[in-house]
Amino acid sequence: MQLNPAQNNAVHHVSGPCLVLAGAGSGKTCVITNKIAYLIQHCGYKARHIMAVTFTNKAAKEMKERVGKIFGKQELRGLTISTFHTLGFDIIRREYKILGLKIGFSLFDAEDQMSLLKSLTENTIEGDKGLLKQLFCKIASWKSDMLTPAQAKILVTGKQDQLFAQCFSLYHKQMKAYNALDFDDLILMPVVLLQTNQEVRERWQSEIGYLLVDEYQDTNASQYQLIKLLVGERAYFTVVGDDDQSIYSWRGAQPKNLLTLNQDFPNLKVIKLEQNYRSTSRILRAANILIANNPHVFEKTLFSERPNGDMLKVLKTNNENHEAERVVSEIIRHKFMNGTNYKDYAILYRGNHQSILFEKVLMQNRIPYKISGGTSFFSRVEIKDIMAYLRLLTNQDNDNAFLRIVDRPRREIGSVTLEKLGLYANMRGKSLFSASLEMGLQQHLNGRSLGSLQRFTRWILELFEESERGNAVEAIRLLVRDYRYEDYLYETASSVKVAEMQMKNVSNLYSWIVAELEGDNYNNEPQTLHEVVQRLTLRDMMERNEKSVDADQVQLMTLHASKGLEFAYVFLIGMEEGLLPHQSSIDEDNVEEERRLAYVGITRAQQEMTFTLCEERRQYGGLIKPMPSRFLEELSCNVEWEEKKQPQTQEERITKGSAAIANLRSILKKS
DNA sequence: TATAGTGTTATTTTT
DNA sequence: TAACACTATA
Repeated sequence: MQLNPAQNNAVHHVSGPCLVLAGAGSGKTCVITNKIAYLIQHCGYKARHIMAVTFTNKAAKEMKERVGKIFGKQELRGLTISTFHTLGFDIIRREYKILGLKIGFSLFDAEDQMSLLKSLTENTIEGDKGLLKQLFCKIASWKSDMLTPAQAKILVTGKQDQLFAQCFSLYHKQMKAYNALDFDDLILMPVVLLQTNQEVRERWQSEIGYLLVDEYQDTNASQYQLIKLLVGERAYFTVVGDDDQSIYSWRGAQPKNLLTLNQDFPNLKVIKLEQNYRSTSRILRAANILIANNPHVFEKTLFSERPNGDMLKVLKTNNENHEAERVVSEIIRHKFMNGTNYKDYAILYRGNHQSILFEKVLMQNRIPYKISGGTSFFSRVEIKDIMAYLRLLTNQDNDNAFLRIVDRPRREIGSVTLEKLGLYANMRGKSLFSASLEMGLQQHLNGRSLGSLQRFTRWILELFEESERGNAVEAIRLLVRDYRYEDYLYETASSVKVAEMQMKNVSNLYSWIVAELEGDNYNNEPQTLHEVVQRLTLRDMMERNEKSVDADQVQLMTLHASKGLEFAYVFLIGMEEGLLPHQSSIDEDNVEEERRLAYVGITRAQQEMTFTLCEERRQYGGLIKPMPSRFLEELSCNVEWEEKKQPQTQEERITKGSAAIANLRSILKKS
């Protein structure tokens, strides 16, 4: 592959810190993979001394594939390409003794955190969902700013924040008692460790000869610290990012880290990639003129040598039904005229709920489509249940997992029993599991409840011992055999079909776990049950065999989900004030991020770009007349408005038709 | 312990 | 409005 001069510079600058400002479609992944190749082939780096960090497993996987195409397996041995969180997890796993952790620690996902917080704040917040969410965010932000509960308490002003700091402290203590870590801890603990322990720091710094970071604009404060600590004084690293595509500030990303880098490393080499290989010149010009309305730290102007291309189109429709029908009939027409494939078309939107109507219309027209997002494999109830069993199996102190599954399937362990158990455990500072086995409990519970409770805990204990003896596979087999989850699914599911699906998910998960435990999965080493369960929470294995079937389907997804992808023909729907920019962003005076969101959407398009908006829209029960999005205005002369009203939607015709028939009938009856 | 009735709330989401 | 979570009730 031929690199342009800027890309070449980015690849060849290896003697110090390097920031690559990679505009949309400028070939940044190409630069990273080529740089890894260059480091190995021309700079004498061993693969195991190179580390590349991304944000998602998907991105890591893609990078591995692309590097794999350049090299053979042998040369790549030891090369690390992982996510921030997996990297942190690996550091913790190797240093757990110094960190004072027990090896079987549990990883808590957002849902676990939430239910823990809920139980900790039963008396103070009393299940107020809004407040609970605020608390959750507050703790996350304290953690990403690397504050301990004690520090937070001192810094905090205002009554509510004081309460929150109190909860933070409780949360912290409880997590320790559970021997559990949350996702933020996976970054935070390595940072603190590397800061305070010189020996460990030097060991890791010498181990990592060169560090590459993708999507750098999405890093938060603690992730940046981790980078800094890992590269050390020598600062041999390359970060790649684009401040115009920073769309995750609501998740703690700090695009100002681009600027900080400039200050922290005075010899930072900044290289801009400004040639776009994706879109037509027209689309690019439109994107440039839109994003020019945002302030910039580093100015950059993308250009394309591709032909000018069509104007960007705006379709104004009557209402949201027309919007969907217009777009779908446009796709049908366009496909027919140009002999394209369905997968060349993407429908992008701000919020997930916008997809529903499009889904309906696509279905009516028998057009294959794919919606990205929605409930992922791991947020399905049946998978969460199984995971809870496994987590309890690897760490009995995990009360969260315990509570989720003690009575699922039914074991006649009701809320009263659990409440008494909770009280007992709380007084003695024990976990629910270990408390349930204590003799003293007899005074608080009647024989029957105690019996069913202990039957459960003893069973788990047996399985635990089995897996500790090295027979994890056998333990899992017994688990499946004895707890009759299948029956439970069939009893509780709304239909047989649903239950069948759920059971299929469960058995998929099982075969995966067994394969990982035995180590015959993609010639990986056998893993302990601890490792398998921890990695599953990080979702770091499932994706490996998830074949992305390249089916010919129209692609529907949110703007956020579209980042990094490209499509020949893009529809960006709902270009209205209140939707894009979203109302809450207008209220919070953060239209800039919405503009970047629109920018991301436009720069996905290779050939043609179409916007739609409605005259009227149903919202929260009422009918509103939205204003066109300010972004359409900003695109100015690059867009062409086409106002063509459709008489009626299919549905309106039908309902009106049947109303007329009913009317006729009633008239006939009377006469 | 199911079920109907009531209330609440409408962004983006990965690890 | 519609979808969801939660609660009172038989």
